[in-house]
Amino acid sequence: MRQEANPELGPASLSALASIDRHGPLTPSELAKAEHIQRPTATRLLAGLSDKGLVTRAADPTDGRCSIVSTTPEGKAMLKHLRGRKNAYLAKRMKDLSDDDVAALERAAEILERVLEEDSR
Amino acid sequence: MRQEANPELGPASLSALASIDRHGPLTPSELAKAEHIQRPTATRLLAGLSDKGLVTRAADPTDGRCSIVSTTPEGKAMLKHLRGRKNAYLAKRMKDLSDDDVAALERAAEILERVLEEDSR
DNA sequence: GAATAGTAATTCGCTAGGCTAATTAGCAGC
DNA sequence: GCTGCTAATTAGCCTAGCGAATTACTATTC
Repeated sequence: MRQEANPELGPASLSALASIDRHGPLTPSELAKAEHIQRPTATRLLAGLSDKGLVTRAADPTDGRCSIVSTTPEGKAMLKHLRGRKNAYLAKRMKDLSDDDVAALERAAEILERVLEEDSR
Repeated sequence: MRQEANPELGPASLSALASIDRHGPLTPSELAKAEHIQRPTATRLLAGLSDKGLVTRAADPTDGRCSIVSTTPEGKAMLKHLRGRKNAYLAKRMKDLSDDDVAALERAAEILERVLEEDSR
């Protein structure tokens, strides 16, 4: 699926953008935790996304050290567009699979999500 | 699982080494095809593996352009060692899962293997 | 209230691993 | 024996990960 990614945005940046959009406005540290990357890496990804106008930073009123990052309308539009492409790709790949196989993959996805969630605690 | 990889060998190099071992002696081009990477990338990975003494190159007697790459005993030993670590890791992650869940994951793995195999044709 | 310790973010330099384009060497067909 | 094809490599660029060090701010402690 990674090979289906947008040429202008690497998979890590994309995943970061999706995290910011999904988990609401968050600080760089929170993003690093959510994406299981180090803070410097989060900083660099955010710089790239910010350059492209996909996210904005706001000052945290209670802690001058943090900034708070959110997706811009452009960022949301980008995600929407890419989700469309991803779904088209998946549909193409899945169309030869039986309903039964699709169900098995869905169940596996749930199990893995649970395992990975436990991993980060 | 990637985070469990050997510190001295990145995931791509590891996967290449495993491919060479599994699919028998092969040329750089064949490795590139098997790993779904470009030939220059294969060249670089092979250079690293060769530096570490994990693979050897032999001349192809019928075609002077190709070299033929195989794993050395050191390479095989490395793979054996890492497979042990991988199994230990999986065992640790899986021990909280029901037999049913494990079976579901195994089935999903088979389905995905099939889909990915079709992808490369 | 000032020194100290801790935390958030960033910058710097390194590494791995992917790509394309260009080059070199060997093979095959006419 | 040219011409074109293919294998491999080299060079240069990019993303994306890391740790170490720096800076700015907060919190604590005396």
